[in-house]
Amino acid sequence: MKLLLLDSNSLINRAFYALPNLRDRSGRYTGALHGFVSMLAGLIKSERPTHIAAAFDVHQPTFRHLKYDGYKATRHPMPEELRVQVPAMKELLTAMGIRVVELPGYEADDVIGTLAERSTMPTVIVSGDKDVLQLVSDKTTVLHTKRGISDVIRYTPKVLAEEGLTPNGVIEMKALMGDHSDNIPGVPGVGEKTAKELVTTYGTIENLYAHLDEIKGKLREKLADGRESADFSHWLATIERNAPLPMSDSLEEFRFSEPLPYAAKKLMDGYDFRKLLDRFTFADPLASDLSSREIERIEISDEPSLDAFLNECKRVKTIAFCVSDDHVDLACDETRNLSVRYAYDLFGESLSLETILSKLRALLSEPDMHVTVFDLKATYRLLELSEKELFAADDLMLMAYIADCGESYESPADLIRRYGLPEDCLAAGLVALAGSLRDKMRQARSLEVYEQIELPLVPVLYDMEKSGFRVDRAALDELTERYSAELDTVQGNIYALAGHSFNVNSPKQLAEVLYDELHLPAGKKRSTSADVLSSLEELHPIVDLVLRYRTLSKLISVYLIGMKTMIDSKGRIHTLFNQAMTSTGRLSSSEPNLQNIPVREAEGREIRGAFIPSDGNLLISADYSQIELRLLADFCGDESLIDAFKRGMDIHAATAAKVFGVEESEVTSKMRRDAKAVNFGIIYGISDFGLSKNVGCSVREAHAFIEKYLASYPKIKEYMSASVAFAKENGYVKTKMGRIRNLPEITSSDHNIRGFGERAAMNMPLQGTAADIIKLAMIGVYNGLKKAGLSAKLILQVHDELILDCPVGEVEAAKEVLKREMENVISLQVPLTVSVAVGKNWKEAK
DNA sequence: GGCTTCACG
DNA sequence: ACGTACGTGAAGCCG
Repeated sequence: MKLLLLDSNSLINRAFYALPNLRDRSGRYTGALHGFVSMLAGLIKSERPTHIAAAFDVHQPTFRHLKYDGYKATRHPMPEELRVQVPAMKELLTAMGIRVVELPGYEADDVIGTLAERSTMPTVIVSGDKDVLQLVSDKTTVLHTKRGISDVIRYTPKVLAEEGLTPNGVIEMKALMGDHSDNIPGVPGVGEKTAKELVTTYGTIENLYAHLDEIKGKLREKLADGRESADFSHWLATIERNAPLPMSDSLEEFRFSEPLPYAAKKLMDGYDFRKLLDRFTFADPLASDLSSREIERIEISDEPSLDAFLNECKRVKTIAFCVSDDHVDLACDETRNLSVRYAYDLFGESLSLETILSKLRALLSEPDMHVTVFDLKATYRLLELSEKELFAADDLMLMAYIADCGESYESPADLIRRYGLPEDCLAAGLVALAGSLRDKMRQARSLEVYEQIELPLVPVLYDMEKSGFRVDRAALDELTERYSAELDTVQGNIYALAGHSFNVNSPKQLAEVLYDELHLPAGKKRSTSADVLSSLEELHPIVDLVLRYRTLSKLISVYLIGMKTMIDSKGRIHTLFNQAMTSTGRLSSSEPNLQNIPVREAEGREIRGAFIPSDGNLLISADYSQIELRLLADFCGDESLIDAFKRGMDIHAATAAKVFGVEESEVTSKMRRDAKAVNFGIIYGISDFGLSKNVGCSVREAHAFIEKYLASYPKIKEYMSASVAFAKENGYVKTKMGRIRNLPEITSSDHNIRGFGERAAMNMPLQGTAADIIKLAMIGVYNGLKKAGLSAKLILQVHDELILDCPVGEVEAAKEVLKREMENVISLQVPLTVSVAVGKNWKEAK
């Protein structure tokens, strides 16, 4: 929490004189605006305020002015070029969501003094005047803009003390020496030096005059003559801290956050701010444009009204709909929203959901209907459509996922809410958003990702989910029994070694046993994760047992027990593919997650033996070999990497040979292992720490290894730097197909967050392009199988791998379709190699 | 509901 | 000086 208080008049003055008299294309003066906003951008970035108030003077005769005729009267009149920019500045600040505060009869610094006094959070005052230094306290600091707009000093009580001043002393000084720019007269003949001496000695004006007799000579005369002026100046110089400013205690009306409202962008565009626009983030224009729309909301619960509306939809060939717990929302355009209640009605007037859905099914089978929904795949599921009944539609979930660069929306209500549309008009909202999101994608050049990848993928995924994966229940039971028996034994042995029983699954209790009771050396965080435990293996026999316990308990609870509960009456498991979830464009799988079935360890791999084909079928597995590394080779254009892939070499061995400078025949298994780790690290956006943790060497060694690797592959280094530079410049990265991921982290001042952004900038184009490629391959395989008249079915995707449930007699033909469709999705400088395997269960098909 | 751990690419 | 591999989902513990 931090409050930023802007002494706006003083800042806009500074900005005006610091910058040339800029004008926008329509001739309006914009120099001061530009300078002020630029300064503000810097302040927002460096101070990270949560609240901002912009205080302005109100120029009208006031009590304070009347009391002293000369005050302000002799001040330089504000140049016309600047004067016109003041109201414009207020308008712009307001548009930016920053409260403009002014109080008739008070100066901006009185407003600031009052706000600072009442503030309950750390407060930073920004001003070009030094008056406000009197407000410095432990809570309040002052940023004084010295010259121009970027040169600032931060005044804290300590800094003030180093200049021999106290906050109150600032007032006393001014009372004596005056301030010409503020028309404070002071005591004639007393300058800065004298004033400082006097304040240091006497503290206050009052005390000074009480001891006037101690002062000798001319100075005493000047002081005596100037007494009235000194008192008056003191009063003038004192900033009011209790002005009658209406405000809440919480200061919530000053809450500030980015993104800025779109209106601010429009204004800045109008002033021809160019570079400056990049220093802010702005809310989506759609939110502002759409929220003002008028929608006619019709609520019904009877069949004739529904029929009439559906007939209208049929006539205009357009319908949007979404189904929630007790309503179905329907729209035939973006201005009319019909909401049908389907909850049971005691008077028998109500419609059942089934009735509504069957009417919808009939309408959707009409030719040339233009349909809009949220989550098309779930809609197919809800309507229980067969492959032949699938209709084409715009899917707002997918449109928003692509248009908003990887943003995921949970429900139509979530989408509508985040775009600021009326939440009780969901269907009309979807229609309104569809056009705008399409435009947005077109502008971002990502429309093809939606139209050519995500949308055609929907029927493919629907079919895969519906087909499901057959599972051998008995095989799961057998493994459960085997692992449970061993788990019991292991648990008993752990208790024996610990001397008592405890919950091994509780990291807290386990840490107590290992680090307190058995006195194993603990790192800083007393972690019990597998990599930490592995390093303690030698020290106590309990460690191995704990690791074994973990393995077994994971396999049993997640993959055996958990999986068994998901089997349907036909012995099949139907995962859900989430298509609009990941930031890179990958799919995710849940309920159950079939993308993380064990494979790396022999023990866990046994579980894959329980995943089997339909009767009379075999499983075919096809996976891309090193797809991300191949993409890296293509993107960076490194000849040796491209050459190695072209010649079909063992890429990790080839890397090892190049990095270690040996013949490939001389590459040891350790060298290959290390090279493989770095190859992976490169794809993830390498760090020496991460690599050292992964391969178990020192950070220093990892660092040296990375240097050596990048020296061997200068083009990889160049490409990675270019990726990060692109992200910094544009705030996003993209795949070859145009899928975008925003990376606001890339400009963070927190090196942690920024580091994350940089690694993501290196990884996303690779991981995301691979995701795009396999999605295209899935569409190709799905259609290719159909075209070839095969009944083999795609049943699973695991990021770089596709699984088919295939009749024995079709295996050869299906393999051909798989290989052809997968390898020819895209033409790169390197081949996209696919390896295919067949088996009578998933373990064998590898 | 957040945290830790661990399964996968 | 600081704390880091990229992307996921599920289960169990604990406040």
